Amino acid sequence: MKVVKDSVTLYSLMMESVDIKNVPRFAGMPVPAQEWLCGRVNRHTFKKGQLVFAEGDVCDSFYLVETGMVRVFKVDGTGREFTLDIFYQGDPVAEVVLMDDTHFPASAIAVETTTILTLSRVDFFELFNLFPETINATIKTLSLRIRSLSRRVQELGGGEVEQRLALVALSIAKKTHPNEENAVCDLSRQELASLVGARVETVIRIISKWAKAGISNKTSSGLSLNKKKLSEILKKAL
Amino acid sequence: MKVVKDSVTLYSLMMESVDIKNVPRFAGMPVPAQEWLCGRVNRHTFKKGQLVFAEGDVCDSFYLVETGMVRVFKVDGTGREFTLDIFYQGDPVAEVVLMDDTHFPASAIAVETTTILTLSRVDFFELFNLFPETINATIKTLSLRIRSLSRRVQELGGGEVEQRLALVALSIAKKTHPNEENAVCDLSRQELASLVGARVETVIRIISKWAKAGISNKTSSGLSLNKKKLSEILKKAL
DNA sequence: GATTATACATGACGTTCATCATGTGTCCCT
DNA sequence: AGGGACACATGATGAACGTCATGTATAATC
Repeated sequence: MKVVKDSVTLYSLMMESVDIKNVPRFAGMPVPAQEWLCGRVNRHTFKKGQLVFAEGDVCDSFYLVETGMVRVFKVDGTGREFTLDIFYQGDPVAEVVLMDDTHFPASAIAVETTTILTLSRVDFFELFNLFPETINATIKTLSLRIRSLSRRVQELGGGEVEQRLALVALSIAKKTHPNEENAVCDLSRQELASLVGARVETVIRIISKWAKAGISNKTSSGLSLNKKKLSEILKKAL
Repeated sequence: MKVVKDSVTLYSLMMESVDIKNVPRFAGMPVPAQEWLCGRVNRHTFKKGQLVFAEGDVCDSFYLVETGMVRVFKVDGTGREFTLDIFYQGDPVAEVVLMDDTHFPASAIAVETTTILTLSRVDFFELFNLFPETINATIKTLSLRIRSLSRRVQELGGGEVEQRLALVALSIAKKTHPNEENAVCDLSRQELASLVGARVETVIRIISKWAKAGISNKTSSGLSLNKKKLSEILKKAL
């Protein structure tokens, strides 16, 4: 699906079309639609800590995480960040904004080095006109988003910080390291804190407690959590 | 749009087709689609406190709140309820379950006397086949659901109970009494507590404090909140 | 190699909140 | 009229959490 443009100059090589057949959001589409997309999708690279978009910015593109991780957050009246959600490889970001609004309701930042694929707003809707079957891919991702947000509401509803943290850490681990025996979570404690709506110190204390209880231990790839021992804490959660 | 069947017997009058042209979810659809729907939609009435569906039940219908209010909740390991969301007049309930699952992931209960419209799973999808334009109505309600859930995540992320309660109460008031000068919220304190993830006593104390501060006062239709005075509290929230 | 920055860590103290107990008012029931 | 049942209310007490202060380890920068 990697199509190189006719006029092969140095410039056109750099602007080479993007290989999208490994992107789940596009992979199930008919081949002509994929070919059509190839020339219109752009790739952008963001370094760790770099802002992908800011609250209030005009949203005139479809965003999709090709590799890496993006954290979407809002800043409250006291200047503190609250993380609405984290988006991983293959996830569309803020797709719904494209559907029914023009400005981003929150900001997004790269948690690690991240490549983002974009498609202009007009191309996004032109795709539906040219290949009506592709609407199903949108319905599917909207449904997945609703699932994900519902889970997120449950994570935040669970009573104490320890339970919320356990739910969030497991959720992250399932996304980022699905094949590990233990749950592996490589977010910083500050990032975890802003996900569960607590302070860094509280998160640090809980994780230290877990380490002493043999529930967690540090590894090179991040925090490793014993799922069975964690389940004790989750007994009280939703 | 009220179509009475041919054989007008006492029975058929009771099973009279449902008037759907005042239901936003259906109102924008082409007339033939509306006529097709009329004969297939059923109405069910639930009294206050009655269960609409239970977590784990098979979901083989599309549910829509025609009048009244439905509270969707989960029960945690200690037997306490947490309210995921409240659905109002015109809202589809658990539409996404129909799209990608077979069992309800949570329970639903009528907050007040409520009428629900249902459409069987097969009819729900047959509608798309017969009238492909109607897919847009689904996309729209899925988008609205994502908006609503995002707002819900923010409500739960805000730091202290007082701020979360203020956000939730305003949100409810906007939905149930959109034209009032003050924000009017007619949920019980227990229902509010289960929405913000706090105990009844805490919610009662906060509302009592608001009453003393002149922020809220009791009316026949429920709690009436002065929006301007509440804004002071919301300064710190998202 | 010294300096700075940043993540992690731990203690002391005050606030917020959950818990339990107890009391009041209202509605409903027979 | 008396007796639940239930929503609302308020106090006392302890646990959970936020806040602030201070310290350590590791990596980045010059």
